[in-house]
Amino acid sequence: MKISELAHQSGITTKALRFYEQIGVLATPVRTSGGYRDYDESAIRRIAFIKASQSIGLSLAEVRNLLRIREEGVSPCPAVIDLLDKHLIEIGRRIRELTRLEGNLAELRANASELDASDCSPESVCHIINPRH
Amino acid sequence: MKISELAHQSGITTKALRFYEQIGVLATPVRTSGGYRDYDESAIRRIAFIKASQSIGLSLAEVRNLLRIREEGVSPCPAVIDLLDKHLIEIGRRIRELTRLEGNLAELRANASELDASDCSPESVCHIINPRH
DNA sequence: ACACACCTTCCATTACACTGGAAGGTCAAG
DNA sequence: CTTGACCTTCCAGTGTAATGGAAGGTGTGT
Repeated sequence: MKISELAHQSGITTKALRFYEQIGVLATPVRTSGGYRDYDESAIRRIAFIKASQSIGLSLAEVRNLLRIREEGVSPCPAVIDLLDKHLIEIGRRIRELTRLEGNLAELRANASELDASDCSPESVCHIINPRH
Repeated sequence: MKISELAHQSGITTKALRFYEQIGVLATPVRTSGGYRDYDESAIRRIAFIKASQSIGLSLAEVRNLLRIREEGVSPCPAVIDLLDKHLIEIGRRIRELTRLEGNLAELRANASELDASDCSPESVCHIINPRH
């Protein structure tokens, strides 16, 4: 299977496939006599894993680490559980941060409706954002 | 006021101050005879605005746009209200996305506790992330 | 022989907000 | 006169996940 066929089957561009190979999340395939990449079915399964990993928020660097563990003949499951736990904590943190930000923005927005743009002094640039001047 | 004093008073590194000047969110100050930047009080107020803008999630590019409007002698308030509304929509979208992701991760994490790492086949890389293989 | 689709490598670029470091100038104290 | 602290400019790099394009090779059909 040449690269454009793999691209077609997996929904990943040929550019991205070469990039995945370059950063080490997709194995270097055998080459035809002309130097073309020649993929087999395992590439499709690998891409399924990459996509599944990305869909749960893993970076390609994290994917590469998991693949390294698997290559050592060990199950990456404990590492995956570790990643899941870390990501859950991080996502919780980000949701709380965004929620706080949302509250701040909503408050500024509510205030803004009651402020008069003609009262806004140049030295504060804008009194909605930068109130005390 | 030389750059390191402004840095000290504002809590922004000298590197960042020069960078702010370069991208046009901090005015080019006058120079001493030796070529040193010589800031006045307005720089401190400007940095307060930059910090306030960043704290509500505005990018420096957005800050620069607001400053441009202000420089034209117009109040940037309508543009700010527009930005607030856009950011509120975007933040809501991101919170929903993260919440969905959090649910997916939590589900995988719960399943993971019931899976046996020794059942994990190499071709799926990891059955927690990539179940059907 | 030539067109055309496809492939190869390599380098640059995107957005974001800086940071690091090199090479050299300025200024006050000792 | 030199040391040391500070300043200057300019270039490069960080992390993320690719994308765009140039220059050139391969393979198939006519």
